Amino acid sequence: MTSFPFLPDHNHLIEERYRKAEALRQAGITPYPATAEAADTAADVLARAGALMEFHERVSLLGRVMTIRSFGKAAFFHLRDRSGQIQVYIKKNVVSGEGFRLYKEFLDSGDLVRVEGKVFRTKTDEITVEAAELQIAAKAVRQLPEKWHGFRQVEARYRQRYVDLIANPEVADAFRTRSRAISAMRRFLDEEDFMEVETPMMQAIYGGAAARPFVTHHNTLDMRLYLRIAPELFLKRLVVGGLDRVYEINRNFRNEGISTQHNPEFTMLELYAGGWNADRMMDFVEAILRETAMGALGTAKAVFGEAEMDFAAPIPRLRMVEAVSDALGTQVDWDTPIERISELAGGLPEEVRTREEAIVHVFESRCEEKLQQPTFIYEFPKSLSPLAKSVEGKPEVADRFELYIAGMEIANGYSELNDPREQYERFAEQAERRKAGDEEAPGEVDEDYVRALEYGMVPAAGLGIGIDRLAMVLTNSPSIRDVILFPLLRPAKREEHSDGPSSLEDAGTGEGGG
RNA sequence: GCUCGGGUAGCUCAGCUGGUAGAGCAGCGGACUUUUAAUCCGUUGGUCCUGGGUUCGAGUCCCAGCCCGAGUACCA
Repeated sequence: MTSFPFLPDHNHLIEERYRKAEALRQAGITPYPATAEAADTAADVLARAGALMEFHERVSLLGRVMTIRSFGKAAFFHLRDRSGQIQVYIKKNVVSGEGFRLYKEFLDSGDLVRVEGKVFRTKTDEITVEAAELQIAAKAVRQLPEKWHGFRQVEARYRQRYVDLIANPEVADAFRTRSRAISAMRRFLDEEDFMEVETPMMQAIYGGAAARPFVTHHNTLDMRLYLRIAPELFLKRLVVGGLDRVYEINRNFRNEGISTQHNPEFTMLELYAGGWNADRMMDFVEAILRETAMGALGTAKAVFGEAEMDFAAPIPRLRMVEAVSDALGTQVDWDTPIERISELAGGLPEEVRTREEAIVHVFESRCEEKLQQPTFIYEFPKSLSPLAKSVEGKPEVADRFELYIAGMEIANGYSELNDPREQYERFAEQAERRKAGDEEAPGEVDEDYVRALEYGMVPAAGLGIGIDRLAMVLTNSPSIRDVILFPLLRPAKREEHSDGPSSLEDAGTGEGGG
């Protein structure tokens, strides 16, 4: 047997519990039995308590021992399972066989146990299971964090999310809400005749957004690959192929900064609908948000900070130039000279060179954070929307919108450019910009995507919804890390790899081991 | 990247102008058959993030670094 301190943070408390696990084995009880199935859950027992008591029915539960309140020949503890928690009462002359000895000599809070017994109500009116059977399901050798302050240190909570989930019930609640939101979205999309698809995350040519990619390498093909920054160009190939109502809910990767609103890998819903335009898509956004909020929260109203967001109401729609005009106190439009905008804004940063950029700059610096209630901003400069169609009669304006909630960009959609020659020209412009030093512009024209458009793509509208940010709003979370189970962190300890990165390249080629 | 804040026992935290490192909970031993922060008695436990420096003496002051957070920058 491996001798005791075999992990760097082992201490005497853990040693003590390993001793207990060993003592259990000596007593003929395996601390890690093969199965420990239970028929009920805590929430279910609480819900059915009346009938269970009336008919003296036995229930069985599997869960974690939380806080133990111990008396000489009896004890109470709370048992936590995936559904919630319920109190268990263990009494020497009631529990059978080895049950009491198991509790008395070996049981610690944090252990996983199986309990079977009848339901009763205590003096203090709490529905409680009186254990007739108590079995160890799995011994925990690390103790739980402190019982009423919980587990607060932010770094530890992210690095050891499993402890966070045990110690801070509201954390699990947030992730349940997120999960329900995504389920509701899928349900609604399926009802609306959308088909869920999966497209490549490893791409030889990346595109569909302006972002720096992660780079990786395939050994046998000796090929550079990018982790996708967006699925857009593949999804629209499917639209060309006749699958003109498709969606994908999955990860994108952008090699950029980290903040309360940015994680390098993040989840997007992206969808395309043949026959629609951006206007029609905004209607759809209202519907899907309502359904998602209802599914996640059971109501269309979400509390976020001080504000209440109403997802049932129609969402106001404002042209970007209107928002900017309001902010500047003077009417401006896409043909307003940059000098004039600069004058009204009291100066512009050096990197802002065109009047379109100037308007977007004013929007981002003065308007965005004020858009607390859900608001659509529409009509974007064409120059910053290389995959979008122009508004009819306004060749310089893209038929595009973004949805803002709580000052965050939550969704982005547009009428899809389906003119192959114009698309080719837009790609070529981007490649030029890359040569001129724009690291976020794709360096290569995706010729196959243009070829696809040459076969003809029905007029279509596309939509991307940032699932993580939407989850923030639905769970009242101020940071994106509160809705991502394992946000990206630097490794806790810097490991020295003397033999270089190639030593890891073949990792994972073995047979999958479960 | 920059600015500010944080890192002390398993957990939550205190530690003043530098003077032997503390509490509560958890753990361990004991009492206790309806408690829920159970209670009562006793008790173990520390690379004070790391490395330098100043000092008779550093958790505390100085320098460098690591990790986390907030803000800012970046992010069609």
